[in-house]
Amino acid sequence: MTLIKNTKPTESELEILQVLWANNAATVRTVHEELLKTKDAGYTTTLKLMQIMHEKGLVTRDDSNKTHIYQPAVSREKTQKQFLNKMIDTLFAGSSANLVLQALGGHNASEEELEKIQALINQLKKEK
Amino acid sequence: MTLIKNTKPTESELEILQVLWANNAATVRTVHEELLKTKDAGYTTTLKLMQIMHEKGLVTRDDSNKTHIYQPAVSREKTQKQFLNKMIDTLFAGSSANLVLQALGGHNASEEELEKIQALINQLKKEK
DNA sequence: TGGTATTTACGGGTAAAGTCGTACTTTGCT
DNA sequence: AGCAAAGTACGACTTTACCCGTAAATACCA
Repeated sequence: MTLIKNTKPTESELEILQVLWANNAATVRTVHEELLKTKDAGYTTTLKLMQIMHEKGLVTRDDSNKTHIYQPAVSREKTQKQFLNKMIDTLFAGSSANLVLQALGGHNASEEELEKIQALINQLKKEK
Repeated sequence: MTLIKNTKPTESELEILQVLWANNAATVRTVHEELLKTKDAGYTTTLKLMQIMHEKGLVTRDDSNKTHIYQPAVSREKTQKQFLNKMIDTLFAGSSANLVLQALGGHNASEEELEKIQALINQLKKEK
């Protein structure tokens, strides 16, 4: 019986998941190579991390060959929501709009992206 | 010479900061009492946490009286930005618009809040 | 003034995260 | 067959986050 734990990925695990999400499936080597671009850690460190993630159920792996192939077991969207909820709760006093305002204010979204957001807002308003 | 460290508050520290931000200044007792509403920890635990936060420079304190009075040393806005940036980076592939869409989609903002967001978007578009 | 209650200081203990070295296994090549 | 390369497994160590007990300091009040 496998219990679905609501495991919250750690910082390092998120970095690995990002590579996995982008590639859909990857070996430790691939992930490690990718991580090297932005951080500095040994190969076995990445390996160990991914093994732990496997134990936690954050990734699945195909070990029918010598070189194991990993896949994400949690969706990007679900994970995004998970962190977003937490953040809205502990940092934005429960108001998602606050977060949105802050995010839009501080960063530069392209005009195209702004359009997309606007469209969503219009739709949400219609639903009221 | 005091170096301004870019210390990232931990989960527990954020909870404490939230109380401090809401009250502007508070004693350990006050903070602890507030935390008890949602979590379950001993008084000395809260005390210790706040002492550590003081060492880290996350809070200032007035210890001229026996009962020390704490104040946040980091602004809510700055902290929000700090976490937002991290999150956009490691979870939304660098796109703040992605985050906004996800946040708006998953949660219910009031019509009034939607208006505010819309106004900001219009302004941003004008600046382009 | 003496005792009780409140508070701070300090140290330690546990658990998780992150790091890596070393040994074993498998594969492919010569 | 035998060696080198690439990979996995495993265990150990370090740091950080938490959590709390106990002792010392301070204040209050009967």
